[in-house]
Amino acid sequence: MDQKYHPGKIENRWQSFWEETKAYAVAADPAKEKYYLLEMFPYPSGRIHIGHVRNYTIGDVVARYKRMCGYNVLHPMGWDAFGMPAENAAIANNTHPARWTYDNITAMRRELKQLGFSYDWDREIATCTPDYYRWEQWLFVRMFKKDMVQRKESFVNWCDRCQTVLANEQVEAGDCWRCGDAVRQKKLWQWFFKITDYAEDLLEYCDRLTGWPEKVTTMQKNWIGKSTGAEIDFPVAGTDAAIRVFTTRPDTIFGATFMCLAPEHPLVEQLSKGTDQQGAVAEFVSRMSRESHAERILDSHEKEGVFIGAWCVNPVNGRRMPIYIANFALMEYGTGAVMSVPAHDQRDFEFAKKYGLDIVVVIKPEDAAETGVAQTEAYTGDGVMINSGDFNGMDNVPGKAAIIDYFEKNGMGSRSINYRIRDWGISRQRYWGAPIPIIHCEKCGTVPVPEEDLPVVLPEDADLLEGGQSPLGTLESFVKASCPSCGAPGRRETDTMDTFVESSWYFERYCSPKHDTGIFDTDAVKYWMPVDQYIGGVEHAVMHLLYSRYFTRVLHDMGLVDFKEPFTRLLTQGMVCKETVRCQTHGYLYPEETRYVGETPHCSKCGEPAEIGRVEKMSKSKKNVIDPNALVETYGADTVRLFCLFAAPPERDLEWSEQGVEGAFRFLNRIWRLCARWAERLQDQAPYTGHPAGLPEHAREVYIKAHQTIKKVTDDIEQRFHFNTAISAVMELANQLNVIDPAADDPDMDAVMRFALDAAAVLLSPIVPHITEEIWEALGNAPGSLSNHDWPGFREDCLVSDTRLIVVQVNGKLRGRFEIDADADEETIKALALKDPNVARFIEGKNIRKVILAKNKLVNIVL
RNA sequence: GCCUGGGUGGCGGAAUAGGUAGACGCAAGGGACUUAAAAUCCCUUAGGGCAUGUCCCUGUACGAGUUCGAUUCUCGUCCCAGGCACCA
Repeated sequence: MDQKYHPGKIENRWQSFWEETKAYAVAADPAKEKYYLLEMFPYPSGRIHIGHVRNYTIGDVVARYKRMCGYNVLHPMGWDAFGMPAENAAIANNTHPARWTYDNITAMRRELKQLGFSYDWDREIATCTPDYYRWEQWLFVRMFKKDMVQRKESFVNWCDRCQTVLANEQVEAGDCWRCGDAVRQKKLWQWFFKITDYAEDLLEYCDRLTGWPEKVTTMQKNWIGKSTGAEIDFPVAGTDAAIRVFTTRPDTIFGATFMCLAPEHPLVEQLSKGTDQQGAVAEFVSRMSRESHAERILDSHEKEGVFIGAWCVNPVNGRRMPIYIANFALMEYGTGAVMSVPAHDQRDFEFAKKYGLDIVVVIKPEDAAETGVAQTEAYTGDGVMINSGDFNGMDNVPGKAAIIDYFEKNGMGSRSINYRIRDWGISRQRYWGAPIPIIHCEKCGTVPVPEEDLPVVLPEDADLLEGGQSPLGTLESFVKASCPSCGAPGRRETDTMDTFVESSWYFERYCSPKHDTGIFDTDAVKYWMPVDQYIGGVEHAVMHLLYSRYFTRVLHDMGLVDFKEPFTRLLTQGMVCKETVRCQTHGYLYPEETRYVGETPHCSKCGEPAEIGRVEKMSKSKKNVIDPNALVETYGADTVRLFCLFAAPPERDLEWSEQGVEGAFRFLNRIWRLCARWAERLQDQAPYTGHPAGLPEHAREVYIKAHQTIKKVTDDIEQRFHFNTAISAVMELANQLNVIDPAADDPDMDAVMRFALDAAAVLLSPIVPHITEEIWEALGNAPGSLSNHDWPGFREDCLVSDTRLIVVQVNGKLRGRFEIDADADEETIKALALKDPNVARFIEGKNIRKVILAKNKLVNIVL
């Protein structure tokens, strides 16, 4: 064994070994229990960044650990390879999205291999290949036939810069989530997946996802946004028309004094026509259409509206209610109409104040003397109904049901449930995506491409048009198609699918990635799915995870899978953060643009001292990034992996520290030298595996420590994924082993050392797989056998030494401690505690009221 | 505003069933080895006190409470991060 640790050399050696022996290739094996470990696959942006490294290291430790525990572990990797950055890069670098994407995949695959991740590379997929998206198109056609897909003309968020539609959740504070440009409204024909049909089921199962962080299921519940209430018709005065509203507060209907419609509401034009408000209404509607939806729902946005010149009638009391259009009423939620109860809804209250509308109190707080509410805000709590006709005196909660019963009896309205979630718009006016397999025919309408004609191949010889526009629409060879149903000339759909579609079923494809007679091999999916542990960033808490749950339900309802939830357990890891450095004149600085003079960073461009800013998520814009490749180059993959796990538990944010990385490197060096000192001596030494009683004291302690370490590491990985404390435990063991001298020539210690060093190598192997394989071999074990070695067990009877440390408190304050035989009885312990000289000082002459004994740990003397 | 997390030394963090607060690592200081440096090894390191101890006091954001005993449980307050929000 080399005296010095050379990470580059040994990492190359083992990576080649694993690759040549296909060490991590797996096949379904009904005789073995499976474990499917999945990390969110990356977008091939060009380079692996440190967030990927953290994510995939966490996953790799679990995969390797479960493998050693005897599971048949599926641990695949692939590429979420369609998407806009490829188009942007193609324009910027005068290349082709396909070329750019495949080059990036090649580069990033090499980077992942250099980190020593134990993937089954035979299962690698890239979603931009026809043999992948073919099955996505196939599924689309199936969904189309089952009426799970819908084409609607609708207002969509449109980004002029990206020339594309954005989902609501892709709009951040009125701006495009990718480019940051303002989003505007545009009416387009769009394809939608009817996810709303599954809203209730998706919601209901949130509480059954016990292996998910509560924060994620809560976010999903909020996203689905169920609310129960009633739909009620308000007749429009002087016409046969009625306005239907949805309300969660039917109990306040007697206080409804006006009506608010969304600007897009179909009745707006009709009702305002011919009134003197017609002009004002048209002006307001047109102004609203220029404002993006996201802008309109901004918190800071002032509530405003316009009277439309018409009235409706409150069906319970006949009150004439003026009808307004209001910017806060949304056509996409409920019915697009709001019955406004200013006394009991803050928004309505503000609106009423602004436009001088009536405020009628109908709910009196339980213990309030006055019947009114404060005139500065609405009262939204519970209370007793007043000014409410026959319902006066009733508590408002049962009052809700009573009022709905009354509506239902009189045909005025009914119980209703509303969801915030809307259907999933999947159309993208983009080139680099999976073509939607539809042919438009003048006679037959939208006709799905027959399954035998799939895939609709994305032509890779096309180039992007000016401004990044998709070339598909102008590519005659693509567009020209004959109608599958009548044979007449038709036009192919030129929209491509949202890339969230690809990532909604890739985990199923991994089970049989080369299957070419169906979307997947049913037996393989039956064996491997669902994913036992999914690991990824919390930024995907809503969209990706919800869409995946939805897709799994679709597959379930088609009889393709027999489960509804794809991910049994979910771990959302924290972000990787680093302090920012900013120069007065040059702005944010990259670490390599910074020189340190003592503690203070200096800008290498101007030499002036720079400012250390907050610790923030690593991002190119803040320039607080580090390059994983450079680190692997300097310290080796094992050090990078070790630091990523040691610096913080996985779910927390990780603060990057160059010195911390060096510390990790030093630890590996220490382990290496420790083993190098003993390797030769222990080559043929059998490990001690007996009871600690058979050892002399100094060896016994080490032996017990080794067993304790095995237990600690096992528990930390198994129960909590707290690798940081697992690593600490091995460090403690190593510190203890380090002071033992091989030259002492002690056969008992040799046997114990062999046990302890073997254990340390095995325990660390999921975390730092290269160095441990090397050490394992040097200690005399079969080369390359470590990653298939059994995870070590520990003996309960080897965990405790035969003496215990008892601490003594007086009135809860620590006053003394002593060692005692583990089998000492309570009376002996108490007696010894009272005799302790320091304790005696505190109890002298005092009355002992009580002595509390915590077993094998502590004595508390209460005075 | 609402929903999640979180607040512990100079720093990252530990304390898994209410029982020794600060494991492990980083940084810092001191020492050994060396012609010297790097590397390595050893020691110190929450704050304060003096009687320098197997010593005492204070201390886990703040204030109360439960308990023999609270970083841990309960209530209230403050602060930080992430998510959601004109949702009728």
